[in-house]
Amino acid sequence: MVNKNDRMLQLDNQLCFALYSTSLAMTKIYKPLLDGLGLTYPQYLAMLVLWEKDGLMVSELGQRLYLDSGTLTPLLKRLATSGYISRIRAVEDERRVHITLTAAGRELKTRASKIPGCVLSASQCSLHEISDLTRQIQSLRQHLAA
Amino acid sequence: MVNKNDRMLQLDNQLCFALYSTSLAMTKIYKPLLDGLGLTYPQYLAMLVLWEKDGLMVSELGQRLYLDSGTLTPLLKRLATSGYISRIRAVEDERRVHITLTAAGRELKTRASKIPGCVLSASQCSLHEISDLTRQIQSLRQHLAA
DNA sequence: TCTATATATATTGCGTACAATTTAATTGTG
DNA sequence: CACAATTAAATTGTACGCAATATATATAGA
Repeated sequence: MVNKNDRMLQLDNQLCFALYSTSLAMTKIYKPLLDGLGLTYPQYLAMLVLWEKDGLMVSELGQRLYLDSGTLTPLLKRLATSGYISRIRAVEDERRVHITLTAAGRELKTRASKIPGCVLSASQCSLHEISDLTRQIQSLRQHLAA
Repeated sequence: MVNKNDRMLQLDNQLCFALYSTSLAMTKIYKPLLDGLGLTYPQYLAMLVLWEKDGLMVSELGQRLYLDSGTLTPLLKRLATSGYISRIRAVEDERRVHITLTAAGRELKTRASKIPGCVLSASQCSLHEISDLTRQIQSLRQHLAA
């Protein structure tokens, strides 16, 4: 017999593993789509933030993405090497680094515009199902972060 | 005005980012719980598999966890160094490595049994909500992997 | 049997994540 | 103004993920 503790420790009953494995599966869907743009998946997320609002500080990007400077600093250096952003130390407060899109970075948005449709089709879900699930998971994130 | 393409590229409309950020938030919930057991989060997932069925090959563990030998080999070496598993090359086929729990590895299950309850409470969700969400995300994973 | 192919795991290299620490700049307080 | 405290970003070290390759073993076909 399988008792309650055993059942709760089963891999396929774990929400955490569902999230973990599905997030990795999602990254694999994006990989071929992003390869053509010269972006990794976390770099793509950073570009999404900048396409919404350009000129953010590193820490503001971090708040949006839930990532710290230890992750972002090297990632942003690679985006700068790729020619998509500029990292400019603020003159009014030299501790801060502002991240600004280059012309190439702004143009990349057009080439990225077909990606959400590709991913939607890979998910085999309706737009309504996707947005519903997204909201449920965002709500869970808020609870976990509290 | 924000057009349809812009809306689909917004970070907070992205299911992928909800999954990604919530999975990382989940890992942060587990961290203090797992520190006491001397496990990382991916190592914990491997132990969950072995607590269900001991003596699997590396590739069988990989199928369960959706991870390859490039990830699992070093992870399992660390679990062996920690004394929770043994890595034994099969005599009938020396390409295979069987992963077996040590006594310490089996005993760890008891100490881990309180973890699911802690995580459930951190999620501030009902058991029903959790299992419902888990099934939705697993279904998405199946679609993405297809 | 000899050899080509297939299989299982390991290795290498790159890019995250993140804790802990460091560096540099700014702010608050006496 | 001096200086402790705070803040922003960078650095360091460890552990994943994963693509690509290497190594070793097993199997199959001529």
